Amino acid sequence: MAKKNIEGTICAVDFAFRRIGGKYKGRILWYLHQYGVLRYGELRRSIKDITTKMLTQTLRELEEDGLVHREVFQSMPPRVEYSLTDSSKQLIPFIDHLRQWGDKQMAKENIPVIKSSLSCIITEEEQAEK
Amino acid sequence: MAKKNIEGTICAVDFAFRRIGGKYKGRILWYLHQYGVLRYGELRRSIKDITTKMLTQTLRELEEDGLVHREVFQSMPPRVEYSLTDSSKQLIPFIDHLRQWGDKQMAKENIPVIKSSLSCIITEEEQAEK
DNA sequence: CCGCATCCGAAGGGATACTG
DNA sequence: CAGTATCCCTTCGGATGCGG
Repeated sequence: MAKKNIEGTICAVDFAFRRIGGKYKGRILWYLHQYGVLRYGELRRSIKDITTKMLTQTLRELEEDGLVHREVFQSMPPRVEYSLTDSSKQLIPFIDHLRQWGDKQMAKENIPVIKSSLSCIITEEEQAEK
Repeated sequence: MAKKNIEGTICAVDFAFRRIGGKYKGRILWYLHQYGVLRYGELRRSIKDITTKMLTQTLRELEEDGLVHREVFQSMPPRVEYSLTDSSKQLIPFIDHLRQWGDKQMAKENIPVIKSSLSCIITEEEQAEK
């Protein structure tokens, strides 16, 4: 006895994982944290193998859930900037610790380790050099 | 200059999310933390709508990744117990943090809130009462 | 009690081409 | 630059039935 189960309600752990789960959400939030503000194209280059379809779709979901802020600048060419919200900023410590745990695990298992936690990011200038 | 990108390597954030992502992994780890040790059937009843296929499959993945310990007792009827490993125990504080964030969000958005963080668990006795 | 095997539908995600 | 639109394939996950 003691513990009671409630029909149809959602567990908070489950709820949270649904919000930030998915293939790219963690990285997007982390990169936005690292840089404060990123444009659409910057995000696309950062997450090397993402397609525009998935990037747009994922950003829309994050926006709907109040995890990213989207700001459009009506100029030519157009410019759209993404940043974290107060809500998602509270998730950063969690993601950071998770990242550290990942680093340790990758070292233990001899998975080719990246040089720094920021190495996923590729800058526009570097991209241009190609 | 500055940030360097390495071809083909995995970002630690991405790595970690792949390990504990998926529909049920977060809840399984959390429940195992709450109870220390759970049998197969107890886990199945705790995660109300999981099928045996998904439960077995998810537990195997967690075991392969060193996140759960599986112990078989050769008796009649058989008995199999699951528990956390040292590696996964290190994740608990962060899952707990994530859970608290989830609780707050659910309150803000008026999503029917569960009574306690343990309410996902249904005991064997309760199940038997049906 | 603790699974495994099979079938099947739903959803996630990639490639490519195109637009304001 | 910042997306849309379409097609298609793969993976995830549910339902059911059987087995040691």
